[in-house]
Amino acid sequence: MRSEPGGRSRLTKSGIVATARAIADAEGIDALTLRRLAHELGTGQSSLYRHVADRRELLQLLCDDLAESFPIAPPCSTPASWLRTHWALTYDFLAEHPWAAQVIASGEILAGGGEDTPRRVAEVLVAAGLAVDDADRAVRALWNLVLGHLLNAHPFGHLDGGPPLIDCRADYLWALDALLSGILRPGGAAAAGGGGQHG
Amino acid sequence: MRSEPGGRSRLTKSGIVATARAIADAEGIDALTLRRLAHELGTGQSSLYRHVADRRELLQLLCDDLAESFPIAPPCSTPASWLRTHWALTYDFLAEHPWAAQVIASGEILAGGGEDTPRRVAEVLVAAGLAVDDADRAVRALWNLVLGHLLNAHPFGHLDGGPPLIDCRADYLWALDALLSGILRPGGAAAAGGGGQHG
DNA sequence: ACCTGAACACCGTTCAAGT
DNA sequence: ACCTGAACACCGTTCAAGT
Repeated sequence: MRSEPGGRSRLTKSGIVATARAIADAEGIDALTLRRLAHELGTGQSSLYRHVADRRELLQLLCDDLAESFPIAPPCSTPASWLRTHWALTYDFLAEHPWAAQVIASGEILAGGGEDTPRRVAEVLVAAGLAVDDADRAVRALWNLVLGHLLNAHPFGHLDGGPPLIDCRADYLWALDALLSGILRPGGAAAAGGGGQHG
Repeated sequence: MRSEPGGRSRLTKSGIVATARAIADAEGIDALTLRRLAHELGTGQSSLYRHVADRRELLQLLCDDLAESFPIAPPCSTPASWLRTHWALTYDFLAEHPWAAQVIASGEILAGGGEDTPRRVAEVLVAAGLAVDDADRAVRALWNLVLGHLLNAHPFGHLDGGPPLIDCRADYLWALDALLSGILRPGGAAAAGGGGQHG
């Protein structure tokens, strides 16, 4: 892990990102300091700036790296069941890397889970009968629902006191079913508005 | 703003929170440092610790303070239209205080928009025919959808390049309609699952 | 060309000392 | 009892200097 056979320098971008990801996965995003990262790589903290512009770029690289290993559900009998399985997989995957949602939420990084995955989801939605614009909107809605559930894992909850914490995953799956039901509903989501004057 | 008439000391908890909120509203959560806050209050930074345990508690107080002024929609003809109007109001309110969603997402604070507002929403959902458990789940789903849309305001977007940024509010309203449609659907959201084996 | 230690301007937090 | 300045242990980032 200390030297790449092909490269001429010990320190490489991919090596930095791999070590950074290991720290973030194991101890959270706050533990990922440039000093800590440099120490883990056996180098000085200022050496990192030869390969990465600043901390923001490091986080961006970290998110891009994670996006490449995003899960994608295998083919399924119906669009509805594929979508449910796929977004359950997405939740489970992101739940194992809690720093990702936090980094996205910090606002300085642009998100989206790579390129291929959201496109594939949009294709399934179009195949299910949605207009292309609505399919894109639905992808963003599903993505934001996951993010919200991951980030707000203990809403209305008791951090110290109450023992019966909410089952976050079951909560998310319930919401996912509701959202998918609304998205795939005949006539589309736009037909469901209560006629509120907010627009 | 510097001295409370009734109190004997210049520095009060509510004064600290008010000034902190002003800074966060105007310049974002990162600008809200204890040094800056103390300077704004005309005092030393260590004096704040007499009234607030640490930065975490300050953020908690800030969220509690905001929760008290959460909007609540006026009575409406149908539950569906009330829910849509109410959650559009909630989005607009939180969009004016972007630090709130970020603080919640940071994970150290427990959220939920006070006590009264979520209870009122749950009541409307029960009146619309949901079981009490499902009503609570629906409140959390709606809340997390707002959070996700606020935090991930530029998904799949171009931070520097592309000019045609997504209309985040319209995006949210589309997702809100879809989710409400799924929640209020006859039979409930649980009936909509695609039969996926993920449980 | 690549790396390094020391330094700079910040943080949150603590503490002995003031009134 | 309440407040204060100085200090501590951290950050991200820069820069002159090494090889």
